[in-house]
Amino acid sequence: MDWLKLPPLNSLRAFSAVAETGNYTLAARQLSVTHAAVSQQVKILEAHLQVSLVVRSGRSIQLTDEGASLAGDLEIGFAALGRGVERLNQLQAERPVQITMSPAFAAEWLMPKVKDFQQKHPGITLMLSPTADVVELKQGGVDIAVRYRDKRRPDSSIKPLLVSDMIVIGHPSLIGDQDLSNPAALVDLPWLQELGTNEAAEWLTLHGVVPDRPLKVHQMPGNLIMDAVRRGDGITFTARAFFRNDLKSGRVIELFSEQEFGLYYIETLSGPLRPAVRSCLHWLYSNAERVSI
Amino acid sequence: MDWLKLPPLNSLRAFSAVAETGNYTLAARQLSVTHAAVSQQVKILEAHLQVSLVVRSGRSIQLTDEGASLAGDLEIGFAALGRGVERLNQLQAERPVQITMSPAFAAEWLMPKVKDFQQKHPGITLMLSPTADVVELKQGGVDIAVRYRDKRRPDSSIKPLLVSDMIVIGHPSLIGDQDLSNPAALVDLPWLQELGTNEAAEWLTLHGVVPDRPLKVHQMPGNLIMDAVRRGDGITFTARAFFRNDLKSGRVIELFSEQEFGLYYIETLSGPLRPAVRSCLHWLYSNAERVSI
DNA sequence: TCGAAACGTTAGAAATGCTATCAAATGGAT
DNA sequence: ATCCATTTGATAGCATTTCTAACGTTTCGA
Repeated sequence: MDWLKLPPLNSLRAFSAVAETGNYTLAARQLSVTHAAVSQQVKILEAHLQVSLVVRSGRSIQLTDEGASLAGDLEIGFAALGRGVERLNQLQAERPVQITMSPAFAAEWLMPKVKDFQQKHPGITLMLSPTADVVELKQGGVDIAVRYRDKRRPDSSIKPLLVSDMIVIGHPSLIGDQDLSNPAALVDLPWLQELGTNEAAEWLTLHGVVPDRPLKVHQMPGNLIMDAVRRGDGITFTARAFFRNDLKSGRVIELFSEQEFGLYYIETLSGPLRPAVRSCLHWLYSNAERVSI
Repeated sequence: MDWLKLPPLNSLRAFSAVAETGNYTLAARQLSVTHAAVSQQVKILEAHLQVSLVVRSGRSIQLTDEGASLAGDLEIGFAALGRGVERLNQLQAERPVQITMSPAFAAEWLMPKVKDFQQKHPGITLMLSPTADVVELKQGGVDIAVRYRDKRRPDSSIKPLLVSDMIVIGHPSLIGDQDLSNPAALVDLPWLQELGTNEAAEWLTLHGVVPDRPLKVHQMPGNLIMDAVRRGDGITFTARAFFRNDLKSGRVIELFSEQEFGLYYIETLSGPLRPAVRSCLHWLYSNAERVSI
């Protein structure tokens, strides 16, 4: 277009700084370089334009007419560039912090705490996306992911957010007075599990049970499972941390438990994080806990 | 100031070109680089801003909202920069071609020819500065200098503009029927010479004459000497080329001559010259000549 | 006459940018 | 369906640009 033959942009910026400060040394400081660098850039610009832009006058400098003319437009131009970038930073700062996690974790652990966060950080809005899918972190997308892994895949480099016993629980009415001392006995109870997962079969396998008849498994969205369990629709495998109150009040009964088997931890993009995201992380870790027995 | 933390300018330009063309390949062509270069610059910008600006959609691309927002300001900004540079180029193109030379050369050789130049290049205005001083060429100042040197300091690398016999001339009335076959006889005639020069003494020295009495020398501005000689106010040392017509008509008389002793040549700044200056140089050399006997 | 404060200049090192090349994805065309 | 052309993505190594450090020069005031 018309700016095909623009001089080197850095030389324009250097000259613009010189024009603004009227002083190579200050301009250099503003650009975080040495005065020599500025001097060279201005020379490069003058060579390109075939025009003197700056003349020494004693111990200081002075712009030529041409220099002053150019400086005016440069100031406008760079201001526009800065405005554009600034606007983006603004949008960036105001964008909600997006967190992905499992529905159970969201409903039972995070949601109850969110109010506290919002009191402490009224300027930051959180956006939770509870889903069983593993949502990839993305620049401009999800900022924080709460992941689950169990004891069988240890990773000492992980900083835990929530370590919890994992338990199988059910409503008292569903259990009655059956003898459930043996894992195999759970084969006949109705399991509730997240759509697309296979927790029931995995738990049984983990305990050496090979079902000889089909399991009674009800798949449902994660957000419904917790309430369904409380209503007595079935049993499920979950973290003790999510049912502390229900267990204490006897609303649900613990059938089996694996000590500190589950680990929820945080993943973020590598690289610098937005301030809002850092605040959120800090708050999350300050709520870290270990729930056992 | 506020643009202390502007991202790398080249990456901004690259992205701006991408936004404008909607196409890496075209943007690359516009910037005279490869598509890979553009791709890298856009990545650098995205990394700096921590924002996705461009998303691939099949075989083409699409700006994100943030990208579109930024692109708007960038277009404004770069347009302003371009405007500033363009204005300078404009001034540059319209600035007169400045030529410095001796008053004699100006009055007797160049001025009579200037009309021809202006007919051939109506868009270019010439500014002659006839002076005996050696004016330094300067960026944004004098574009062309016509210099004089004589046979005693040859330089084969010089492209001659005017080679001329150098002669001593005077008005017939001043000479009368004196015997002037000997250079020493000129000691008693009144010399006219440019302010600040010493042509009379130099000429006499060149011919082995050591004056035993003070010379009668009238210093005056160069532009007046020619006419003074024609009026018979004195003799002077000059180029035959400047007095061809006067000699032919007998209005002045040639007293002594050095064959092809004087050389007028052109100096310009090194480096690329403005188109107007190039035109002028071309025209000057097309008028080059050799004046002898 | 001295020293401080500017800018100027330069070589060489550091950073950045670019190209060449290959790969992958897409959407027509045969 | 397969091929081909088009476009973007990735990367190693080279080329260019930019910067710094060090020293020089000019000016000005004490």
